[in-house]
Amino acid sequence: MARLPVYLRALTTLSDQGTGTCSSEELAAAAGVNSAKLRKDLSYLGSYGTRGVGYDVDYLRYQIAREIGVTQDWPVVIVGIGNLGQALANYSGFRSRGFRVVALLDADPARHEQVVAGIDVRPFDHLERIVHEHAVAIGVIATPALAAQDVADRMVACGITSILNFAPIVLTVPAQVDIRKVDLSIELQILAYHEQRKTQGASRAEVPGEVPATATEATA
Amino acid sequence: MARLPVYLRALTTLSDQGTGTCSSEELAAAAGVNSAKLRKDLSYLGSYGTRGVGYDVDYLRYQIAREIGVTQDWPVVIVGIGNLGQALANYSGFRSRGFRVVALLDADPARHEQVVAGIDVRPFDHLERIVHEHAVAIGVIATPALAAQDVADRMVACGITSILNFAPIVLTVPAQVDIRKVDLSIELQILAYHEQRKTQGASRAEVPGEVPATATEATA
DNA sequence: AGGAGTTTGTGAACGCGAGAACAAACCGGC
DNA sequence: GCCGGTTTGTTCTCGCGTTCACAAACTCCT
Ligand SMILES: NC(=O)c1ccc[n+]([C@@H]2O[C@H](COP(=O)([O-])OP(=O)(O)OC[C@H]3O[C@@H](n4cnc5c(N)ncnc54)[C@H](O)[C@@H]3O)[C@@H](O)[C@H]2O)c1
Ligand SMILES: NC(=O)c1ccc[n+]([C@@H]2O[C@H](COP(=O)([O-])OP(=O)(O)OC[C@H]3O[C@@H](n4cnc5c(N)ncnc54)[C@H](O)[C@@H]3O)[C@@H](O)[C@H]2O)c1
Repeated sequence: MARLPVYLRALTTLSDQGTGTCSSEELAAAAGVNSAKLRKDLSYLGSYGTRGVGYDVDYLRYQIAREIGVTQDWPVVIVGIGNLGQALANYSGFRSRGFRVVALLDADPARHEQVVAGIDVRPFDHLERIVHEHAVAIGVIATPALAAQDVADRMVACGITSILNFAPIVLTVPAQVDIRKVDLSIELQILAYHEQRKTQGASRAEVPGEVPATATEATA
Repeated sequence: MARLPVYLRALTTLSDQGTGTCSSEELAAAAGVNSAKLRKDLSYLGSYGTRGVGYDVDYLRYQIAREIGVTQDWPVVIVGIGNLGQALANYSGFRSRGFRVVALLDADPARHEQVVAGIDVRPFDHLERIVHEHAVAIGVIATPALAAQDVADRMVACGITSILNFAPIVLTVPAQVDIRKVDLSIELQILAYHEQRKTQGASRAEVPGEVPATATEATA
């Protein structure tokens, strides 16, 4: 289930705050979901709560981490060390969540001089060797859209079975390979869509330029 | 609908390839969705196709762009010009899709010396002035998680009604404000989850694409 | 002009996830 | 030991999105 990582994050925050146990209400609020949904999600993993009390934060956290698979270490390769690839390589949040960047690959020879986040940028042709050496199962694509399908094909050919794609293109891969895509332009466009609807409604209902001051308080 | 930007991207690709018209089958394949779903989505906008022929690529592209709202120009501010913020500022794909970065803001005075992507990094305190000056409706948060809620509150207070959040935290905002979040760690964790299941199932020989009928009801 | 072939638009069935509601279980006090 | 208060785990229902299937509509060829 795609919400487990959110619960895991919320539990980590609670644990850092020193909370020992929490109810489904509290955890649901921290994760931004309905408490019934949260309980149903957790019940899929087993009965890790105590009725009348709630959940033991650290215990539940470990159970979810184990279910997701982040108790073990996942080696990752990043291909395309441009603006985005460098930002990803420098991101500390991956390491702390069980992902270890074992290699940065780029097709541009000019990049091979660079060291990003303490890791040498290496030629893309080293992909096969590195994947085999470190038993890499997860690959990240941060190349331009035109190169992404080729990169994905190469990844699949040498045994990678999960791909995170940042290029704005629909990748075609065999059914046994998992693909997740992150497209920032699409996110912005969805916001623009709703924004347009808001302002259209405002032209009829409200005076332009005026922001309603009601209910600007966060709903807990 | 969240799939419209995907269709728009596919149509742009087709148009660049010189395709004048396309059927729902073709477009659906390019967008990676079912053709019936695509037709239903498009019929929601109006009858822009011709039976027996298909859709005029450029005409449909304009109609979808208008529906989404990317025919107009959307000013955007980015707050938190670290690794990720700089990558975003340098990304040319935003401009080409109707989004214009009007300001880069950061709380760290050391950043204010910098020029990123030809834009001065300015103090976060300038937020109100800039938002008012450029009529900014969309804000991007690329600060650490701890600062994100404060930044969001400030954004909301000065009239921003759509926020794209990269910080790994659940933001609380008034109901009229749209939030979209991008959490790369969560994406990787979802991949790890499926990866773990794959390798577990591999111990028993299985046909790819078939799912054991036991407790594996997590088809994303 | 008419028919054959093609493709859109949409009505209807299906499946699935979300949310409300409730019984079972647990804790603490008396 | 029992009882009130609390919280989980689960069942049931509802609504939505997806998909199939088909009639209407258009083009092209004869
Ligand atoms: N920068 C962003 O914030 C951002 C935002 C949204 C989407 N994206 C997408 O992410 C991708 C990368 O963006 P970017 O800004 O980092 O681009 P970039 O041009 O800065 O970097 C791309 C890198 O990929 C390398 N590359 C090109 N072809 C390759 C190949 N065949 N094999 C290996 N490496 C190859 C290039 O040498 C370059 O270093 C693009 O598809 C872009 O659309 C980026
Ligand atoms: N770098 C990545 O690839 C990546 C990946 C996933 C998630 N993220 C998330 O994106 C966010 C930014 O990541 P990053 O790697 O760019 O971090 P970073 O530390 O490089 O940059 C953060 C920037 O925010 C600024 N900042 C801090 N507090 C601020 C405030 N109150 N107002 C305005 N600016 C403030 C800092 O001065 C800094 O420049 C983090 O929340 C991180 O978890 C980053």
